[in-house]
Amino acid sequence: MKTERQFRLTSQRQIILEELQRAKCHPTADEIYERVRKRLPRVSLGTIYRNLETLAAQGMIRKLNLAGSQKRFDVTLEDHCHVRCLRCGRVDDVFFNGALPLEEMFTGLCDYEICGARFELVGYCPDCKTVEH
Amino acid sequence: MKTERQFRLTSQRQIILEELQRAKCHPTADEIYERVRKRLPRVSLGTIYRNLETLAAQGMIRKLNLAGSQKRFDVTLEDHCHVRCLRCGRVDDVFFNGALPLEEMFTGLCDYEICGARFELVGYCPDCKTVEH
DNA sequence: CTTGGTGCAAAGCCTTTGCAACGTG
DNA sequence: CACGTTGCAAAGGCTTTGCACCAAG
Repeated sequence: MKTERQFRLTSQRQIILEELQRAKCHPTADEIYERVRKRLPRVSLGTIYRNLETLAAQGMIRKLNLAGSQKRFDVTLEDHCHVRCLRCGRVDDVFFNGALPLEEMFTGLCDYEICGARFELVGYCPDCKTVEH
Repeated sequence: MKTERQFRLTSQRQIILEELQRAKCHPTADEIYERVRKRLPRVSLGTIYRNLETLAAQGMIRKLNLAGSQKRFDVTLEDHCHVRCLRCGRVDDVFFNGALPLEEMFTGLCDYEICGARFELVGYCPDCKTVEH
């Protein structure tokens, strides 16, 4: 009977968490890397990736499964969806008023056993919507 | 004034289109590559990628912007959404009964100028739902 | 001949991993 | 000392690109 693997809140982890909280939106791993590096100059990108996974496994953050080639992470654990800027790629939270669960609207429409849904809006963020698209 | 770039429906393109139609679901580039290669043994993966992009630019197929690390393409141009199997990764179409556009439900909930929405269900496909998850 | 397309291989981007060194209980 | 964590660099997975050759008009 093996005891559970011991989790340590190292300074790297703490700073990654703080920068994620401070960012408000959902930065990619390399954006987090740049932020963390200002405070911890010798940190490595591998550490960022490993810790984002570890923190997600601990349930302290949530890994987002969004479109796009880069992963993004979320410190907000409650149910909500996301909106992505078509111009700059920034991703923000969107909260809704109890319209969920959306997946119930789709029950019976296919032969899958549905367990969840991912809803992502796209548009132009406040900074980009004034620029010509 | 330059004339528009001329598009040729080469045999590679035609076969890619056919295999995409035949597949029903939404194969990844390398799955298409394997299918096409059975009919065109000297085709290259680069050609598959280039042609999927070209066909999408022509509006003959649609590039899907789904979660996951691999791109997928769609021959169905009408509005619908997708469902992904959590076990085998297969992606299928789901059609709904006029409940769209979903994005209207979210107007005013954030400062973005919303232009569209991406709705993706997840669950277990007919082949996988009988297997223990 | 001109222009677009192809196969091939190399490069690119993002992420993961192996490993020796490190740090803290 | 034990063992989780780190930095570094190399490897991996998927996609894109440069280039010389090919093909259709």
